[in-house]
Amino acid sequence: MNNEKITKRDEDFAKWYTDVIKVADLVDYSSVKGSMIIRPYGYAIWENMVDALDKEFKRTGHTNVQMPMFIPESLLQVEKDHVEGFAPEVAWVTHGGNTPLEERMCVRPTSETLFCDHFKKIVKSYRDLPLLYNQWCTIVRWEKTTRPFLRSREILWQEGHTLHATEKEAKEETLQMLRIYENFQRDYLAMPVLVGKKTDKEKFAGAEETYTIEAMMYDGVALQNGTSHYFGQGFAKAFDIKFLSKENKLETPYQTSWGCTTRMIGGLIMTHSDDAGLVLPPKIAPIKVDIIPIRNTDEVVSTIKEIEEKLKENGISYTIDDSDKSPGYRFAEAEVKGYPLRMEVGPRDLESGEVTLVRRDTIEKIKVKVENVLSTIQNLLEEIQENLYNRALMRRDSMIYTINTYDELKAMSEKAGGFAFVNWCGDVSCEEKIKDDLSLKSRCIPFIGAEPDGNCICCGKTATTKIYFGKQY
RNA sequence: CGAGAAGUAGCACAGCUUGGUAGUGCACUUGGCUUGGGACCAAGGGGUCGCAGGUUCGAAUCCUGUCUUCUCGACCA
Repeated sequence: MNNEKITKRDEDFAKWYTDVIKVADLVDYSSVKGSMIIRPYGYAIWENMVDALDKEFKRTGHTNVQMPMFIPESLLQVEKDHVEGFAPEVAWVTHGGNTPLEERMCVRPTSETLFCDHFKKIVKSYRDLPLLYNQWCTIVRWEKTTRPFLRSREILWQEGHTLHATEKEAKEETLQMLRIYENFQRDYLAMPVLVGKKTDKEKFAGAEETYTIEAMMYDGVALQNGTSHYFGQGFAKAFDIKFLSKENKLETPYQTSWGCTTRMIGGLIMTHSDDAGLVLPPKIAPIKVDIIPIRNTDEVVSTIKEIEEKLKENGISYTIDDSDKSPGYRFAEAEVKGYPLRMEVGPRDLESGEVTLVRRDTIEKIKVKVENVLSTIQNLLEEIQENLYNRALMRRDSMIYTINTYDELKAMSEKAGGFAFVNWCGDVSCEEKIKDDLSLKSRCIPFIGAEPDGNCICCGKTATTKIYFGKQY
């Protein structure tokens, strides 16, 4: 099925993407560059993401807090690498009303410095650790090029910040949170991701180690869809955070931070959606079933009422489109919105006691007896979820290339895109050369299967690891 | 931030070259009629032509600046 309002995905991917989010009413542009309005339907998707993740954060012992939005310049400057990394893209507040401020303040681009400043005051004893905080908030980064969800100046996200007594515990926390992201994206968003470690060049400003989950979009461009950082004692030392151990010794704690953003919505769209509009995995879709009455006969109305009750009892979200639009119009609208299932209830099917269910992922029509509607819906929702993941996994895997020569890498960079899996010597100069020559950035060193089996793709010296390269959003 | 393109009703666009009453289609409202893949008829509502200056008796139209969006680079989640 096609939609006349949406540019074909294979014709112009970028235009298709913005068409889909606009036609599906996910966002509207505001008058400020890179600052988008997330409309109710788009926000409902985000709320489902928040619900699922927040439960996981709480299950693993984290509590939510809310930090201030402003960071005094002197505070941002405490950790050297951190300020160097973020200073070029922060927004500054210089006036209060008409009065110039004595010290300018930036709008938080991330809140490590605020958390550290606070931790310094509240942490005194090993009994205060671990300190497991998270906050849901918006941050500001003054990006030059912006795109809805993928790169905005105001970013809606979650940032976890934790302090631990030992290195081991902090490292476990870093990986635990990365796993939570990975599982969430696989199980809820039906998105396969590569999991691994960032190179020194690509790691977070001020981090000792950065871990990432990397998704592959339909067009072969990678999307970093969540990160988890191990800070060691760098920030804690810079901010002078100390605690007394059991042995009554003054020690410096170990720290982590981790975050993911509304960018995941962009990833969701570019992974599953098609020429007819949005496609949402059932587990994240705000509305699972769109019920469309074909003519409002008594029988149609009463059948819908009956089905409604069952859906309500079983907590399956639904909507009824009984607008005066023609059926064809409403079918197309259901596809634009990406409702996983559409149910057509009309006199013709009811003659044989049936209704028609239509899967959004395959547009397959399924006739089902009214008494079996609930169980069929439940089964189909699971099937759709699984099918979307498998489809995405197959496409992603078809875009992973094991590459052994620089010429091949060059050829790859010039066409389709995808992940290039190559041997690397570990030297930043090779990483930079590949970026400068081929516009490919290192994505991650996977946890599994990174043992080198050849020489560095770039310099030809002995490789120390295998690594993924790719174009990125 | 560099190069390019574009901004006229919610959306898609015409009008601009050659300055002189703000247009079309879809969407929206009301009524009617219809309903299994984007129906039809009728009557309505909606625009300081992105914004700010300038030229002119008069600017959507010409000039300058600026903002926003899109594309391609550089920078970054």
